[in-house]
Amino acid sequence: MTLSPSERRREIVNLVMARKTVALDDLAAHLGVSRMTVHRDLDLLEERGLLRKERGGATAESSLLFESNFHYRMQNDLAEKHALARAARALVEPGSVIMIDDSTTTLLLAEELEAIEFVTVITNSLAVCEKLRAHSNVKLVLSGGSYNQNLQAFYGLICEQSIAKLRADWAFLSASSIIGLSLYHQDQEVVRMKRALMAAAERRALLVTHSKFHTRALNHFGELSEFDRIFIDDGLDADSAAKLRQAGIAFELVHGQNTTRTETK
Amino acid sequence: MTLSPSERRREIVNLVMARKTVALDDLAAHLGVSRMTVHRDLDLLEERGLLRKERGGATAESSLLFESNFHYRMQNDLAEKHALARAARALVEPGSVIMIDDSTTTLLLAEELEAIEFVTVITNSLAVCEKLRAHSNVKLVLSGGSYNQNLQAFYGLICEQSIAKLRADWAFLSASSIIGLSLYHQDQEVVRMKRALMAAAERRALLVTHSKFHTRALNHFGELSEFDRIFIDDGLDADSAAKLRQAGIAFELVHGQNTTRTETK
DNA sequence: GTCCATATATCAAATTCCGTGTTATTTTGT
DNA sequence: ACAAAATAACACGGAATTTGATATATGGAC
Repeated sequence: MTLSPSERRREIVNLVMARKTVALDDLAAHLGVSRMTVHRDLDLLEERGLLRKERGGATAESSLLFESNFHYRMQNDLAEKHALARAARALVEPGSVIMIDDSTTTLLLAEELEAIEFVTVITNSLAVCEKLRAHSNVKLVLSGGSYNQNLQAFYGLICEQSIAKLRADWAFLSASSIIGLSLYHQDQEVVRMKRALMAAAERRALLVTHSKFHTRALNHFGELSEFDRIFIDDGLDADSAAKLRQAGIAFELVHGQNTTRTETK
Repeated sequence: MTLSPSERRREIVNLVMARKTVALDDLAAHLGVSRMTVHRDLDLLEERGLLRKERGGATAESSLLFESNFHYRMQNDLAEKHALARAARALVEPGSVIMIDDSTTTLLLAEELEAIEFVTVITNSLAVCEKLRAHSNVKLVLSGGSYNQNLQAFYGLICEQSIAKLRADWAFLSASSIIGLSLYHQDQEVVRMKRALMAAAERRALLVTHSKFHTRALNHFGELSEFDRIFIDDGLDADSAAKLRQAGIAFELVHGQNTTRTETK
């Protein structure tokens, strides 16, 4: 089986992530392509901030070990994220004002908005901005701030102050990690931005894949109880689900298994 | 002679602009392509906000009649704008903080920044943002605000307040129109943004093509005397030049004639 | 400094993607 | 209901990208 260029690069990233460092010749042999091609792939991945290229091979960039890179995260659990986005779309009423955070999950919600008559979207995510810029049914408001290439979004004082000056009907957020009833994220400036979004919205919706229940991240940014609606894909293990129910947290299990193409007709 | 796709679309725009409305069949006949191709061109131009597609043809969007559309302006005097950008680049010192406005002229300055060691760029232009996002030598700060699809940039309260909170060494601006010693722009919210940029920068540089001396726009946004450096391409007529000199305005004539490819080796 | 391994540059072949026109089907306005 | 127009689907040809072979340059170990 021969991989497509993007699949091949993904495979390289996986190997680099698992082994932390990997030889160029090993990659060429494992992927069945020439050294030259591997060189070019590594150059590209270095551009994206996923790894550091060095003589004879490559090592993982620290950002990759935290799995915080946008391009990398975008690939994970895609089908589940799509399903969550489709489910959350029902909350968006024509004419309403919504906030969308910098996560790859809520980015997919942006794609769903084409179907809505008219919406105002406030975001700090450049990726969301690019998805919506051509849609004439969407009034787009960007927070601004300092650009973070790794997360494809804007942060800092400018970002937080802009958000603080706005009001929305709903804020749609995701989290990196859920431990107990608390939400975590690895990055402080992201935490500040998320707090600003949560404070500026009338109601809050959380979209998380079940994988978020099995990772850890450094900084606390909120509690499940702060959210009005919570969407989780149905890959959630029974144990975690039971604990949530026991704590009185209402959530919706969304069907979105790893069927690569499950377009609902 | 057969036109390239972009030339063909430009021709459509010119026709729509001149006639205000034009039939699809006329376009197909005049351009020597199939109806299907014209359909696809019109879809694309409608996406860009240049015209409105309607049964049997297309009509000009008002933004086009005011020549305020980004994609349209981007095509005009390209060689001259490139030359202005190259000249202005010399002002940017490594490590400095600069502001770039939403004009198509200063957008080309952004392209030139790759050569600079390290710069912080503050802008309200999404186009500038996209040019620079991948450059690791540029720290990018976006003002945020409400997105204007027609101008590919952000405006409004958020934008102005963000800019007011920042300081820069240089602001690089352009103008739609120069009448006497005054600068004009057709759009009020753009004027506000430009004033904010000018106020937030230590020094100001103006980049204008000679064609700006022969058009008119509604709103006053500044005086030539407010700028520390002024760059004009050498297509400027002797009469206008004399008047500037007489008024004691120092400016630099930049060579950049319509030689389609004058790459300086 | 030399030497060998690795990296970059260049080019031609292979492949993929994009633009186009044809035909078939659906939609729209009268 | 009808005709004109718009859209959808498909296939062809050419442009652009990707790839690996080769040649050249660079870097580190000694």
